[in-house]
Amino acid sequence: MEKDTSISEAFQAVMAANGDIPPKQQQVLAASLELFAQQGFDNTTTKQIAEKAGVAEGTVYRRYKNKDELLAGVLAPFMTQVLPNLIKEFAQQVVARPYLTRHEMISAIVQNRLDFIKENGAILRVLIREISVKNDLRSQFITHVGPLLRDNLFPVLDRLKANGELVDWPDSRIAQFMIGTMLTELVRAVLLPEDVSTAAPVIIEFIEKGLAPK
Amino acid sequence: MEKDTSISEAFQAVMAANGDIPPKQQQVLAASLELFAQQGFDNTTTKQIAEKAGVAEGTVYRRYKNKDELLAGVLAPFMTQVLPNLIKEFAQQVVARPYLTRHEMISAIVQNRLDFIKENGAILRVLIREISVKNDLRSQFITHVGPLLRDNLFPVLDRLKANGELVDWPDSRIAQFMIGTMLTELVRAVLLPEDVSTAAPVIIEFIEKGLAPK
DNA sequence: CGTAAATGAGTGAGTGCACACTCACGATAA
DNA sequence: TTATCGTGAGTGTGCACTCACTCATTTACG
Repeated sequence: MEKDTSISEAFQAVMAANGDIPPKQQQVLAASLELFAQQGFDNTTTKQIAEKAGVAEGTVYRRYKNKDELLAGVLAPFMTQVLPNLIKEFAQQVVARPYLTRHEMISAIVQNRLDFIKENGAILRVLIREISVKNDLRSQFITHVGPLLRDNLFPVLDRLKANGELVDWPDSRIAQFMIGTMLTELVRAVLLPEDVSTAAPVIIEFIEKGLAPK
Repeated sequence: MEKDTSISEAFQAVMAANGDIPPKQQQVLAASLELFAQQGFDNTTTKQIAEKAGVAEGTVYRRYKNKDELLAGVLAPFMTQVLPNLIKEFAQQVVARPYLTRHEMISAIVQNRLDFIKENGAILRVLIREISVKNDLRSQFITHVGPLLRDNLFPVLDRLKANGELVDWPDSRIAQFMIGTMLTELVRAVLLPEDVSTAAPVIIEFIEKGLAPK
């Protein structure tokens, strides 16, 4: 099992950091995530959350003042712990190797991150859905993830470009295509839930060829 | 201007077909679309819709029994008119030319469809957001779009594969990558609203190289 | 040690309100 | 007249949120 790239582990980490969070509060968070992912934030009532968590409704409001803070409580550990770790971990794997080929880099990224997307699909769906509508969440996301990519992914891309391993496109475009293509797996999972064929090799090949220099 | 690939035109078409819909009802539909796109379906009140449409709240309920039917009223013309026309139009352009290259096909698709995505971004956002949560909408979408792709896009892909112009991947995968990559432009527009650089050439090149045979 | 006081998690019936939806009525046109 | 469109005050309810309370655990102190 990897370091800290899954939600459940990240929840643990956050709880440990904050002095332990009572078990019922963990149940509330877990139930919220599950229901938000299934039904959407707006279609989920605090009563449902309480029921699923096996808790009284008042308990939901002990730690989180209102429903929006509860959403933040679910998403925050993901944004501040899971994503940063994910990206930094990748950077460590890769930065040490000065003569990386395009294939090596892209395999390294895609392979692990697909597992990540599959494992964290629920929270990703919630995040994406709410980002499209809540401005504060969106700007928070941008200020968190933007620098993360700039500092960890982009230098690697620049090096590969310098070595003639990668097309000479702006880093943001390359990131768009890499991340976007991986996220299409999320969409596929929503539209074709029965299909479980392993997609990694195909995705790696598509991205790799697509990003090859002319 | 193209045939019938934009929402506003499609609304007109639907109205013409149904015998003309009173102008206030059109305003209701337009206001609904705009608000749903900005705020999400659940965060939009019928009162807001009425205000924006310059109409009494009762008027909203004259044609549509409830809020869900109103959503359907917004999305239906898109699913049953706009998307089919879009895809069939493409097929007509392309099917007549037996020796199409990969580059020609992908340019033909991407070029127009990017405009389409930009023009219909609002309704696409609404559709995608609600599909992820409403099962009936999802299955309706699948049964509409699935056959459409099978009948119009897939034969072209098969022909190109036979001519050695395209990788030998399942058609659904190829469609996933093509459509998915184009949709990343929607995401980019949400996250970086200020950026308006023209992306078409880069996207064409990425898809074209990514789908080249080995 | 024993007991009292303080702390804070957990409870669930209760509250107020925002919202989706209704309906009796007016206006216009055929 | 009849039919259709539009109106907006009014209604019922489902929901987020509150609060006075219980109970268990920890701290204070003689």
